[in-house]
Amino acid sequence: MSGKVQIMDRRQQKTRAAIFQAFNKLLEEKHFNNITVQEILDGANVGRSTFYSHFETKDALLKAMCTDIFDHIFSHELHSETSHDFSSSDHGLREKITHLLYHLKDNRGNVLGVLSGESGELFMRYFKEYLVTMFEQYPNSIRQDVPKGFALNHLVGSLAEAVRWWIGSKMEMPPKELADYYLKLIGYGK
Amino acid sequence: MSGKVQIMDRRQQKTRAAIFQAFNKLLEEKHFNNITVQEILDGANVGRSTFYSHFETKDALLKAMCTDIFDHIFSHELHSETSHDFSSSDHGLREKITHLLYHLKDNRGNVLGVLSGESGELFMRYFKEYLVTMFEQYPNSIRQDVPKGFALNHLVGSLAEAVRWWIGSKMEMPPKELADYYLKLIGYGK
DNA sequence: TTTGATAATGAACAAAGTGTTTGATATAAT
DNA sequence: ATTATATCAAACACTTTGTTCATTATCAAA
Repeated sequence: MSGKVQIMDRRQQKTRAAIFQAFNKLLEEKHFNNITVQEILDGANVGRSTFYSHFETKDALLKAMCTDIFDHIFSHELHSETSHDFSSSDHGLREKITHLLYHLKDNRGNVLGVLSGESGELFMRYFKEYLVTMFEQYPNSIRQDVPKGFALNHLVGSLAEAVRWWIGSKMEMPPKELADYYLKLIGYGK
Repeated sequence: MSGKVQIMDRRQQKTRAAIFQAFNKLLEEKHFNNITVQEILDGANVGRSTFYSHFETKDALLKAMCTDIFDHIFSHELHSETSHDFSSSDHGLREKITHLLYHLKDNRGNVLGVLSGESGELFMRYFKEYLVTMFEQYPNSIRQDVPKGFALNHLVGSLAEAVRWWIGSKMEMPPKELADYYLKLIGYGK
């Protein structure tokens, strides 16, 4: 899932970070389509040719940023050997989701504007890709009384929507509570 | 919800239809962002100035087309006085959703490429707006054991995702079956 | 610290796309 | 038949994109 992390020249790291930061800020204000490369250049204080030596297009920038963010957030979730709690009915899913939400909240600076902004749909696509890999760890969480693909689509889609709603309401609700509500709605009542 | 339907000059109707048709076709092939006005012009065989006398921007065109499609599809659903069946536990929701799915299938020529294409996210936004108004007719379908806004978001979001999944699989599953599965997943087991 | 490598800069550039304007032509409504 | 208006084609200024190149600044490694 995650991209190869080449050792980067300090200069490259700086410009990359500056571009991400500027882009992220712009995404909070306006829609992806209405953001020009020039605005990113100005915001990041970076030359035009520099930008294009880092990213082929604006779309590529978006993808790279999403990959960075979600790689970071999910790396903890996916590789953590958190005790799969087989004692409870959810087999540890509740714990996993709660962790994910906490981690999202901790990184809200990176995702808040991005997922709540007008371009939210674009990020949802990437977000859901990662959620699929997460749920694949929990085959038991997928109900057997409906077609498999449909069930997985429902889990992932509704969790993504729940998170989007949560972010839209400034993450007011505690992660634990949100996880409880979500699991209740998908039939994992406590 | 629906836009005012001015009496239109026959010529206007034709060009409008031609533009929609060409745009729709293009959306099946490529992403909204990568479609140029010129391509729409060529596809619709319409002059540039004519296009801009109809739509201010490409975004406006998208919005207009979505409004047209969903207005048409939902007009049956929203205004129909179909017997609210209070005998069953879902208070007629099952019936309503099934109807909606049948109607979507009947109009698959208009929605298939559009909702399944790369730009699907864009349409989901409009789709969900309509779904909200539909669910508002069924206050009882919203669970009381979670926050109201969250519950509504879940219903609408997961139904939209279910429909998208359905369309993505060429609407193979019969509407009735899909409605059953969906209701099962949101806790309205038969 | 020097040295060689490479990243960033800024300016200029062609190419593509946008949205507007114009006057002439074609088609609709009455 | 007459009036109104929608369409057309062409030209237009403008914005944005993505590339090129010579110069400068910064880095990593010896």
